[in-house]
Amino acid sequence: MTKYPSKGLASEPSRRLGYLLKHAQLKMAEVNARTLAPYGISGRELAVMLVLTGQKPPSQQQAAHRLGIDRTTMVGLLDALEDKGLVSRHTDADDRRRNVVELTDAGQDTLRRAGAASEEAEREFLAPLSPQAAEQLRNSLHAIVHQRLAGTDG
Amino acid sequence: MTKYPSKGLASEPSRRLGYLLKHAQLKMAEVNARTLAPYGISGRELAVMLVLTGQKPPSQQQAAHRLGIDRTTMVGLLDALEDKGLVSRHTDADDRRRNVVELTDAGQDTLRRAGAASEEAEREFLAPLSPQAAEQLRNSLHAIVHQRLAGTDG
DNA sequence: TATTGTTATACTCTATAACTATA
DNA sequence: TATAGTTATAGAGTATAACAATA
Repeated sequence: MTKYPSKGLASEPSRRLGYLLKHAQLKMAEVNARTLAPYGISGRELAVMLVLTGQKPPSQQQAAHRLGIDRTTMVGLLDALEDKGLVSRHTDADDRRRNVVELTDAGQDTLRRAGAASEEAEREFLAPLSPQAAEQLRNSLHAIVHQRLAGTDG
Repeated sequence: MTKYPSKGLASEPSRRLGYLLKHAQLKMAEVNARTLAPYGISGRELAVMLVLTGQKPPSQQQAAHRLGIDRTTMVGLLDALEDKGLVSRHTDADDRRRNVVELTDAGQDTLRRAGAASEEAEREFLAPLSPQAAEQLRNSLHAIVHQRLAGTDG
């Protein structure tokens, strides 16, 4: 009856971290999509809008960097948000290569309402966990995502 | 200085669960790919091989279901593993519609060595966490992945 | 020369529909 | 009729290369 090795290393496929992370992410995306549907935006678009709320509006490349996505991907995301009237692009007067991206008034309104809905989605996603476990999950993921990978120099 | 709302709901994009799960999963996939490269298989292929180690060899569809992937996706994965000589398919005598999938001897050997490498990858991935936090991360993800979604009836 | 935004292109992962052989 | 495996196809999501405008 050796179900799992005692050291936390899983031989059962459904206990492998790769499996767990992938399926947790799929579930989160699913809950997010369902919750955000009434506002006409995706989870990725909400994340982009969230990045535009700092004190000074970022360039497209800065926004892309903060989300860890490619600048070519950002173009398409902003195209969609601009078509919906939620963000606007203006050439930066100080560096005319750059586009400064800002939320429109409609964008700020949508962000407020969709942001609240997204927090509700996180609550639903975390429902099976105690508040302490939920907080530690967030902290652990944060620590892992921001770790510097061994074997990567640069 | 209200950096984060006190209830654990993140307004900072890099604290959102969607962001954290996506990037954690990317990092895990990256570590897995690097660690498994010497064995000539991907993380997904290792997961498939792991599923074939139960007492009775599953059909393709059963294997797909255990991994939460589509049966049409399983076809391609098994094609690749079969080309590498790591698995074999035989029609099930009891139900000739089914393919029974088994590891070859080479497959069992590769699984042993690549499985150990993958556990090492998990250790590297979990390095920033205490052993307790790592174990709780696994348990929390497991609880979330196996929760029944509210609002989904069936 | 280097950088920003853009476009075109390709590659991976996945899902859907339709086919075949079996039940 | 329903199911298992297969194939073809299409849709996301992403990355790379190349281009124009600007630094």
